[in-house]
Parts: sequence; structure tokens; C-alpha cells
Amino acid sequence: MASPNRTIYAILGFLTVKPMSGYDIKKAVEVSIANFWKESYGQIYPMLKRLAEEGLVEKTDAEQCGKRPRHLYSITAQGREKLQAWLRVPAEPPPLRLELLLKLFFGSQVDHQTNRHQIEAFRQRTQEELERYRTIRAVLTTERSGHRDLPYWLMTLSFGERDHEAHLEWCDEALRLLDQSASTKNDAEATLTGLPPMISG
Amino acid sequence: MASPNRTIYAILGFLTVKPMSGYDIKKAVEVSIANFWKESYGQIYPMLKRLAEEGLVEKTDAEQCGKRPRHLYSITAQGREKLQAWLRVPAEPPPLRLELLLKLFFGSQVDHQTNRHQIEAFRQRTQEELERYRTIRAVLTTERSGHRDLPYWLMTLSFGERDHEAHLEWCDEALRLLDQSASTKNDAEATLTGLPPMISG
DNA sequence: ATTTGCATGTAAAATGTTACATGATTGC
DNA sequence: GCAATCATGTAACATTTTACATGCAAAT
Repeated sequence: MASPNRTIYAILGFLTVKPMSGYDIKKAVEVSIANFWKESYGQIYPMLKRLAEEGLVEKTDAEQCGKRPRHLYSITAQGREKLQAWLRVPAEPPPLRLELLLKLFFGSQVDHQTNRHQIEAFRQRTQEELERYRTIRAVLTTERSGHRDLPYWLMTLSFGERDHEAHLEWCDEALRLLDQSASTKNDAEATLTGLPPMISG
Repeated sequence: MASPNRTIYAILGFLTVKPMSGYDIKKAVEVSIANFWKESYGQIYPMLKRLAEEGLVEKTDAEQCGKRPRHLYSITAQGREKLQAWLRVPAEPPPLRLELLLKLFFGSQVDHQTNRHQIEAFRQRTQEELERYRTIRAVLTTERSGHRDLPYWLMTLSFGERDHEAHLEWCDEALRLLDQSASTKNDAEATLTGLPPMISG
């Protein structure tokens, strides 16, 4: 099976840009990939130590005039190879656990309005996120035009935009479905008979 | 903060349908919500024990003629309330870790063809999943027409379909972006200068 | 002075996966 | 008889989050 620990690769990836400290890496994650990836100090610092032991990164403490030295790490040739090998393996599908869908799946346990609120709250959040993404697109295309990595950044951005657009449309459809079912809920056929044959999300 | 353990609610939710054993619950998860939720025995069995101690479920072992008795659990009034309280809380956004986007974000570390393969593999998988979802839709609408929970099942199904459709369109766009960047990669402006200001996914 | 942010970490807890052990029953 | 599946779990491991501890430096 594919190596499950991907903190390694997030770290190695950022170290291809420039030597960084654990703190730098955390900030870099937050500033550039936070919308689809997270790392905590509890993962980064121990992993940097391990990667140094394995020869994939090198500790190269940098003196600074007046300040205390920072613990900088740079990627080694070995580390670069390890990263590239990982980039060549097809990505695993993420282990999905969509709380929203779990709640809606059991929606018949609460009233119509509760389910409505659930979807509306999701819609609101999605809308705000989407606007944020569009702002990022504007900034990226104007201020980073011509950057070697821009196409890759735009790819990940586009993924988020399309995902959110699809979710907005889904919200509208789900609300329609909900209202329709509310208006027919006393039908004679509305009985509970076991579980459905595989629902998707 | 919201109670993070959602195995509780998956279990309580299924027990609203009928009394079940740990084994039954595992099968129910696999058969009906596997596309957006997973549970392992290592979570289900210990949690059933805990829920019984807390009075949210009741052990009601069922004798069977000729067979050994099964360890069935049913939901209590308290358990029902706990589930409903949770259904009323707006769902947390899932902690996303999209390996595909992490790989593409560092795409400049490998060649054009590698990134192409990455996207094409994802496209292929997404296409197959989408077709599977459409089969499920056909089965649900014909064989479960009028079921009380059908609207909720269709909502979760629709989410998956729209998600996958959006991803397919994204794949095509991403491949275009990739090919364009390959054809202009020797431009004078193509330099590496730090990290972008927040990329999304 | 003191708060805020920089900077480096660790420890404990929670969460989740995987593999294994065990034995009954059913279908071929 | 034998394989598959039913059925109930546990233990070990891996992963991830959260909270805490520590101290320096810069700004107010």
C-alpha cells in the first residue's frame, strides 16, 4: 500500500522552495494550501527531526545579526528523489467523512425546518468561501503572472471554485427536494422498510 | 466546540431503523453510506459498549431457533434525544486533506507527463464512480419510490453526482492549463519567487 | 511594563486503521 | 470436507489534535 504519512511530502515540498524552519513550514501551509491541507506543530517538528535522521533534509542553522539563530532545514538530493517518487504515484482517494451528509441521511428523525437550516448554513458558508477563492484568483492572476508555479496554483484554486459552485447548485436542489417531500409526507406509501441499496456522496 | 466523535451518531442513526448488532451496523454503513462515511469494527464494538453504559442504547439479546443468540442493541429515548440534538447543530466543515491537490501544488518538481497521468487517473476513477452513482439513482427511484427516507437518500446521492460532475469538468480544465504551461515554459518571466498568497481547494 | 508575535518544541488525549483471534453456520 | 461468510470482539499501531511549556524580541 502507498505510504500513508503525507506530512513528509508536504514538508519536502515546501523545502524545495527554500530552506525553512518548522515555524516557517507551518506558516507556509497556512498561507498557501490551508484550503485543502493542514499540518500541526505536533506533526511538523517531530517529522523534521525524523527526516534529518533519514538524510532527506539537512539542518543548516542560520545565524542572524542580533537575533538568536533559527533552526533551518533544507532538502537533500535524497529528499528530492523521495518527493518526486511520491509525485509519480497516483493520489489515493481521500477517506471521506461528510458530516453534513450523515446528518441529512438521518433527516427524517428531525423536522423539516431543522434540515432546511442545515442546508442553508452550508450554503451560506460555501458562498462565502467561493467569494474568497475568487478574490484569491484575482490576486494570483494579477500579481503572480508568469510565475513558474502559477498554473499549478490555479489548478488547485479552480478545483475549490468548481467544487463550491457545484455545492451551491446542490443546496438549491436539496432544498427543493426537501420542500417537495414535506408537501407529500402523508402519502399512504410513505412507509419505513429497511435500508436503501447503497447511497453515495 | 462540537462533540468530535461522530461514530456515536452513525450508530444511533442506524438504530432508529431497527435494533442491530455491531456486525449489522458495519454492514449497514457499507451498504448505504459507504460513499461518504466509514466505520470499522474497532470503533463500533467499543462504542456500543460505551453507549449502553450511558443509557443511550439497550442490549436486547435475541434468541434464534437453532442459531446462537445475536447481541442486538436498540436505541433508547435518551439516545434518540442525543441524536436529534446533534442533527440540530450545523455540520462542521470536513477537515480536508486532498492528496491530489497537494501533489499538483508541487507539480513543478516533476515533468509534464507525470502531472498529466495524475489528473487522468483521477478523471478515470471519478468517471467510474459517477456511473456507479447513476446506477444507484436508477435503482433507488424505481425500487424505493414513496419511501419516507427517499428524499434524504437522493440528497446525499445528488451531492456525490454533482461533486463528481464538477470534478470531471475540472480535470479537463486542469489538463488544458497544464498543456498551455508546457508550451510556454521557457518564457523569460518564468521565475521562482516565493509562495503565493493563499491557494484554495 | 506588558502584550503581542516569533519560535521551538513536547505530552497527552483522541481518533482511526489494521491485523489478528476465535468460533459458528451455511452452501457447495 | 471445505470455503465462505456470519459474528464478536481485542490489541497494536498510526495518525492527528490540543494543550501546554518555554523564552526571546518588538512594539505600544
